[in-house]
Parts: sequence; C-alpha cells; structure tokens
Amino acid sequence: MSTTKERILDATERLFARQGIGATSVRAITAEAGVNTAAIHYHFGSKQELLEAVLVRRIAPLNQERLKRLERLELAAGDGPVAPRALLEAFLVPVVALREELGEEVPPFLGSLMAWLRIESERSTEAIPRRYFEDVMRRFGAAACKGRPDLSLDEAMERLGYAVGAMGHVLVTEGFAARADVAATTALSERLDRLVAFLEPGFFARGEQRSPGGAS
Amino acid sequence: MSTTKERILDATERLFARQGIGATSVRAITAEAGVNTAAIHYHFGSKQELLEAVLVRRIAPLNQERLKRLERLELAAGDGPVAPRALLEAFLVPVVALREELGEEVPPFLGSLMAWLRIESERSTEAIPRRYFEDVMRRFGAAACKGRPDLSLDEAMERLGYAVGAMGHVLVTEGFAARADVAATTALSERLDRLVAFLEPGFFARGEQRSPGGAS
DNA sequence: GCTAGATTCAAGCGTACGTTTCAAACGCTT
DNA sequence: AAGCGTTTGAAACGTACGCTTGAATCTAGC
Repeated sequence: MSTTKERILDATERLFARQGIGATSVRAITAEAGVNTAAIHYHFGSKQELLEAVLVRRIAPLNQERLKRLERLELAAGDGPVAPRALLEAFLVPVVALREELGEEVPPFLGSLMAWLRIESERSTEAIPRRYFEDVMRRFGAAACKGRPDLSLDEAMERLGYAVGAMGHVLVTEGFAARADVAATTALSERLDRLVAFLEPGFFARGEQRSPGGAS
Repeated sequence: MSTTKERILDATERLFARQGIGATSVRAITAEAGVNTAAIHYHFGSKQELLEAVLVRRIAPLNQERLKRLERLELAAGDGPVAPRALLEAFLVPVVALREELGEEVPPFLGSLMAWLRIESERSTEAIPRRYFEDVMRRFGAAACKGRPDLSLDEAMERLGYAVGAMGHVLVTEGFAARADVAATTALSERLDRLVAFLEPGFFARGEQRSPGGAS
C-alpha cells in the first residue's frame, strides 16, 4: 500500500523515541522519512493528526491483544472469576510484547508515550487516553470485580490505573535498569514478572464497596 | 526578598498547570508575571534554567519532608525495620500535602510534572529525576530492606518506583476522579489511603535476593 | 494516447519562539 | 549628591516552526 504514509509514520515514531515528542518537528520528520513537507499535511492534515495516527497504529493492536487474552481467560474460567495474576498478565504482557516488537533502537518510546499521554490527557489533544483506553479498562475492571461484592467497578479500575502507572515506570526506567548483566528484553520481561508479583496481592485485597456519595 | 524572581516562578508554575509545560512560552510567563522578557534571562539565564528552578523550589521541600518523616519512623523503630505501610506513607503523604498546598487552581500540575520529568529524564534536561530523587529513593529503599535478607536494595528501589508510577496516576487522574460527590482534596487523601493499602502487601511480599549476574 | 484524479515537489507564507542589546531607572554606600 | 553595581525597560535580532500554494509528476481508466 501507500509507502509514503507508512514511511512518515515510521520516521515519526523513530524520532519520538530518539528525541522526544515535543522536540520532534514536521521538518525533522520529513527529513527522516525522505519525503516532502507537504506530504505530511496531504496525508494526515496536521501535525496533531499525524501524531494521533502514530499512537493509534500501536494502541489499537495492543488493546485488541489485551481483549483477546481476557476473553480467552474468561472462557477458561467459566462462571467463576479470573485469577488476578492472569488478569494482570493479560493486561500487561502485550505491552512488553509491543515493546519487543518495536526493536532495540527505541528503548524509552512507550514509556515516554505513556507519560506524554498523561500530560496531554486534559489538554489540546482531547482526552486521548479516554478515547482509546477507557473501553479496555472498563472490560478489565469488570472482569476484576466478578464474584467480588466487596470490589466496585470504580475501585477495580483505579487499581488497574495503579498498574498502568507502575508499568509506565518500568518502561521509562528501562534504560537505567538494563545494566550490563542481562539483555534488555530479557530484563524487561523479568521486570514484568516482578511487577505482576508486586501488584497481585493488592488486587486480591478487599475493596470498600463504596456506594456513591459515601463516607466522609 | 526579590519579588520579581518569585513572581516569575509563581507565574511559570501557574501557566504550567493551566496550559502544560511544553505550551508555556517565555512571553506568556512575562505577561502573566507582569515583568519584562529580559527579567527571565537576567534572573535565570535561560528558559531551561527557569524551568529547573520551578521544579527545585517544590521538590527540595518535598524530599526534606519525606526524609524527616523517615527519620522519625526509624527513630521509633529502633533496631527493627519500619513497617511498610508507614514507610509508604512517609514517602507518599508529602506529595498529597504539597498538592494541597499548591491550591485549587492547579489540579494536574504535579502529575503532569512527574510525567514531564519522565519524558525528559534521559534527554536535554540531563537526568533531573536522578539528581533530585535518587538520594531519597536510596534512603527509602535501604529502610525497606532493613531486616529483610530476601529483599535487595535494587528490588526495594524498583518497588518504590512502582509506588511513584501509581502515585503519578492518582495525581493525573485527579480531575476525573473528583466527580460531584466529595471535595477534591478530601478525595485525594482518600485515594492516597486506597493507594497505600493497595501497595502495602506488594511491599511485604518476599523478594528474590538477586545477586548481581543472577539466574536466567 | 489522452485525460482526470491522486500524489509529490520546491518555495515561501506568516507567526511565534528564545534570546540579546543597550539605555534608563533603582538602591545602596560614601 | 555622586558614584556604582543591580535590576528593569522597550525593541529587535535571527531562527525555526506549522502550514499553504501552485505547478510538476505519477497512475489509472477508457
């Protein structure tokens, strides 16, 4: 299909990883991609829309994979609830998989992207996290609540948010953590194991079942 | 003391909170502060240094408060280890306190700032998190290891990193979470309680005591 | 082989940026 | 009140930005 469009997307991603999102200009992208400046506005309309296209290209398959894993777990669990550990892995492992797919040139890309999404979440780029992640969070939140009257959907989703934040930390400190001892991707999946082990008991813990308008 | 310098710092902080860090220009700052453009470069040297001054003004007291609380806990614990919950609170409560001190106009400021620090951590602004947070992390990490041969300093610090990431999530989603039911700051400290409760068992969990160059 | 649409190109538009300049005003000490 | 370092003022510097323009080139369909 259109090679120019993809070349632009690839180049943009590469530059985001290399020099950060805010520091990447349209001109730098065109230089990296070997295309003309007008091509970006022709194919994407604006820098902002290009940016969103870069995100969506990665986020959509990521969330599809998450949901696929969740459905598989729910099928296996029948009427019962899914184990927290399996739930967490279904939610987090695809992130590491994506990270490995992105290749070695791009260490802090996903982490920076998550951080950038946080910053932009209530600003010009209108609520991207909302639009692209809310459904997945809700599905996983609902699965976490199942068979647990002590845990409300709100609280389950907040706990998932903790996982997101902690995962962001793992991704963004990847450069620091991968010292000399182990290969980077191995270290990352090891770190994911430790992260899941860390988060699991918190997910097991009793919730408050706050009815809206609750205690002081 | 110098009112111009402080007016600039205050105005910068306000604008960061209101429109984001990347979107805040020197000209906007001078307009907000009611000072001349040259004043910024006279007092701070460059935009980058102003930026760092804004950070340091908040980070330094924050970390002092954290360490003060930690020392108090260690004194009370004598030779024994500090309870994970108390340790977490000593680490996280000052963040909420700072958030409340910042006032109501500035909801996502701290969260965005944390996210921004993440993004910039390995770029132009050379390792700000390293410079300003590594000592505190190390002190808390050491306290978490105490009397726990299963938990290495590295692993303890990584667990603290999870707490940082999750706390960032709490701060940045403050606007969403504080719906109509409760006042914003109340909701925040309630959310902190839930966060600490969530994190605590993970801190209790056994570590791996990885000796450097450990197992596959 | 021609025509119509889709795509690429070189060039430049206006604007906003961070920073600099240099003279004027201030606040001290003597 | 003179002198001098510190601080502020108005103006502009050069640069880089996102984006547009209008012609050139490609690619089908007939």
